[in-house]
Amino acid sequence: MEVITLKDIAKALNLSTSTVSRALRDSYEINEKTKKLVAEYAKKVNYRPNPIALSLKDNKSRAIGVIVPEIANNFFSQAINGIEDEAYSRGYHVVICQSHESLDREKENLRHLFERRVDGILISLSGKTTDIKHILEYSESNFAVVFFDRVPEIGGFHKVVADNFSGAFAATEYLIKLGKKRIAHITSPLTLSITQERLEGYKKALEVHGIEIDNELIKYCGFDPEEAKAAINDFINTQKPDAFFTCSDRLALHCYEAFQSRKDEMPADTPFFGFTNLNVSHLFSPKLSTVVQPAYEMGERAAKILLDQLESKRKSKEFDKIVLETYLKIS
Amino acid sequence: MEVITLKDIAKALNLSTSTVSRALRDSYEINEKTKKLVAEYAKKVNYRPNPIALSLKDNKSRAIGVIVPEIANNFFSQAINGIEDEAYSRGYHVVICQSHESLDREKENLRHLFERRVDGILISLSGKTTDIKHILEYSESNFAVVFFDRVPEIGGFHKVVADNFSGAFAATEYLIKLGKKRIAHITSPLTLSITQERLEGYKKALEVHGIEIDNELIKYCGFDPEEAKAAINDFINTQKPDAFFTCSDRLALHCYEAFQSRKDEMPADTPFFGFTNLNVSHLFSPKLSTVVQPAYEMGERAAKILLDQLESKRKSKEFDKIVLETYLKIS
DNA sequence: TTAATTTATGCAATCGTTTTCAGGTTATAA
DNA sequence: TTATAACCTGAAAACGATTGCATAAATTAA
Repeated sequence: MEVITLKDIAKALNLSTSTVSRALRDSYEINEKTKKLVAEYAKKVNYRPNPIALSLKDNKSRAIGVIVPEIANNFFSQAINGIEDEAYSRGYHVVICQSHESLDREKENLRHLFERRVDGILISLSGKTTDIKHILEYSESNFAVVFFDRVPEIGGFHKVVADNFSGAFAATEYLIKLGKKRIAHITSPLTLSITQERLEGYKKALEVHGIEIDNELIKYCGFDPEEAKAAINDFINTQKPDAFFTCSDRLALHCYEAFQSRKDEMPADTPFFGFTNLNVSHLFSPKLSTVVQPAYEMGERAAKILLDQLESKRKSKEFDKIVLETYLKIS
Repeated sequence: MEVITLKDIAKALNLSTSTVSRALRDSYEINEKTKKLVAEYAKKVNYRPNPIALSLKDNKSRAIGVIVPEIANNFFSQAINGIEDEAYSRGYHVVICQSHESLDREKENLRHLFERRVDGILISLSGKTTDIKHILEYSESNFAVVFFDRVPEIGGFHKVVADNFSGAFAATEYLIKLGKKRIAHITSPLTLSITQERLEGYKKALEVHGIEIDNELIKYCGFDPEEAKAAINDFINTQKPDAFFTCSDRLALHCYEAFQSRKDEMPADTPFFGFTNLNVSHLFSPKLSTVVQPAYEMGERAAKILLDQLESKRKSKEFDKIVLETYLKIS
């Protein structure tokens, strides 16, 4: 694959690079005949402008960055698919980075993307991220940022999230309608906004149905599998809930695993609910029902907002917060 | 985040950009005092060389590209983790692309990576890719390519693969030792090298154990879920195998799903084996055992080979084919 | 004292593109 | 014939970094 530059074309046609450049961009200053000549030759030698030279010149790249905690997670890989489809259809490329739930990695990703002059980024915060100083540094200098899923509390940004409250409410209500009254709630640290919203949904459902909230039935877990296991074991040993509702995508599987390994100690019809996009939950036994987030759509919408912002001349001073509905996948 | 250039530093210190550049790269031509001055100032203003300018100049980027069919697949996301760890530890970045099993997308990814001047690529071929003309075009012009997992038959490239033959052999033998004699084999199209190798492993195990090969028990499937379903249904309706062995990662789940939905028509102890890195197979019921490929290591090794090649001055004319062992995960 | 050498620095070209400015033709109007 | 558009085209600067070459100053040798 030989790389052809403007200069090569210019030399071959006995024109200057400026003329060639203008001809290819269909400038009104160039004679139609010249334009045609250039266009044909460029096509023949398969000329493609060097995107690196363009980036250097324009300080942009027609690429957007994505930072997610982990691609080995159905929710995020589906979201990425949504992002890619939207971006590619509009002529943008997508650069994917993983923070692996580490703040340092998140910072590094951010720096990398910024230096490579991506035109903006989509980010779902790492589990260790408690403030977004590191992001503000960049966003101040004309660097568009859209948050999705795990978003900061702070205003002044576009955000796309799931309706965590309603999702948790619906799942809890479903369990209540099955006749369950002691529903265990295992969730992530309270620092995450999603934790709080889901917790509220859970509580509200209990309240609406006249069930008293029992704080002994609520446990907060970090991302360590052992913690998840311990939480489930503890529940089974002491509180004996009649249903489980895990509210962290990352922990759902670990909790479920612990639950499954002790299923013989529980009534056979003990339902287990997760808040996860795991796409094989229906194959599990005992059943794993889930609150599903519209991951693909979330990515697509977030990308759309980012690209609209990039392509609009004046920066809007209004910031959207799009809330997408979840749905229950009952297994 | 203000962007500082060499010129800014030069202006601030009343030096020329060349002096600053040389000072930062610790050139012997520069006075120690000047070096120190420059280094300190650069640190203070948090100077970082513009990677785009460097790419333009050097025609490289200290980044490598990865093309995989799909990141929403445990095997590939684990492989990517291996690739990233190796690459980042050596100061390279990783650009991830998905071909979505489409040859056109694969070509587009390739072009994009080439134009963005990645120093080399790691690729696992799309299911639609039957020849690698499109890759040869690039690899001829000093563009390093390493294949992993789904590799072409053609020589002249570094490759990292799993020992598909042994994996299939071991799985089949395991089933035979359970007393199974009519083992159904559902696999991908024969055009893929992995299909053939796995098929051979299956056949060899039967042969070694004196079981005649029954071609009625072997079915080839494309990537369409319906095909998988039809294959399983057909087996259950007519051949009534006493065990199943799916040999395509992509199809394993669809086949398993069809199998599960009709499990009541089969003896309860009918084993189902897959050739997949699905990390939740042990949670399924009926059991799903799997042949597991060392995905992380495969990515790591492939990246190592690529980077070694990039960093060695003279190109070696020898090409490695690394074969990694698989193992059985019995559920 | 002068020439040669060392040391430290700057100029300018380069990578590929776009774009401003300026220049050169040709045609039209006065 | 001359002034004035109208129309094409090219030279050069810019983006940020590196580097071969030139040069100035300081030191050493003759």
